[in-house]
Amino acid sequence: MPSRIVVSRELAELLKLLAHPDRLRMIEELRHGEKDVTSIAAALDLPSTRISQHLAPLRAHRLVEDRREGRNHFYRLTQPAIAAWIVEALEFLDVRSRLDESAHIERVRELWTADTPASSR
Amino acid sequence: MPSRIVVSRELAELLKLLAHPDRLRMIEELRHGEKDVTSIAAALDLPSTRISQHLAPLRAHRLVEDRREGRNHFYRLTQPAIAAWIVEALEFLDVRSRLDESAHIERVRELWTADTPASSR
DNA sequence: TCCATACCTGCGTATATATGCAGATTAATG
DNA sequence: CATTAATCTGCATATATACGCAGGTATGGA
Repeated sequence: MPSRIVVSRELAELLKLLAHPDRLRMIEELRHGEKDVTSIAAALDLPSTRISQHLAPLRAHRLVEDRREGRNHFYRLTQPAIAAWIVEALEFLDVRSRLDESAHIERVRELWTADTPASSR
Repeated sequence: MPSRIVVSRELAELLKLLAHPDRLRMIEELRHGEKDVTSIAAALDLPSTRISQHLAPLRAHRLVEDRREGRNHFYRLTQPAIAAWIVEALEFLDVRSRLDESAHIERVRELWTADTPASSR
């Protein structure tokens, strides 16, 4: 019998897990399929140790699953819909100092969901 | 020119702000309109000091706005759509040990969105 | 003006998270 | 079997958050 308190705790845990810039970018990176640790690290221009450290809690909470192939570990989103759900949140970003709000949101959404260009890392 | 890194930082900040059980319940509480601090505290069965402490960062990041009427401060969601967006996340909650997943999600969603019954506080 | 109510803020302590670095594991390769 | 590559884990430190409690501010009423 799950009480609302229990649900709020689980929800908060999920959000806390997502509430880190690196991890958000990692999830976006995995949006279109599995990738190994080194690839993720290269895409985000971060040391692979750091990616590993971020993957640990994501794995523990089953947000990602991994598949080992030789010495490479390929990770994928357990629930890919989470990535789309995160994109929805872009419209809630701080509205201060936006001249044309809807245009701004559209620009941010495109930036976020585009294939990783080196200039946006 | 917002880079993806900047966006990920802002997103993470937003998520961190939401990533607390009390604050999630407060947002759900404000879903259907404004409420003053004492009412929120009563609904969640928490000391009003704590509600105030949670409201401070939410206010600072413009997730809520307040209106003062006499000595009461009525708070409301600046972007009510956030509450609905949070409800969407219920389906991402840990799937472990669910016998009938869709029924479970439905049950959780109803519990979460129902008018606060004393038994679920 | 004095008091009570409704909130807010500051402070100290406890706990959690982030992150660089060193070292351990595991698997392919020579 | 030694070496290297890919990844994971442990540790220490820095920083951030949470939360009870004390004290402060503002408003309305006696």
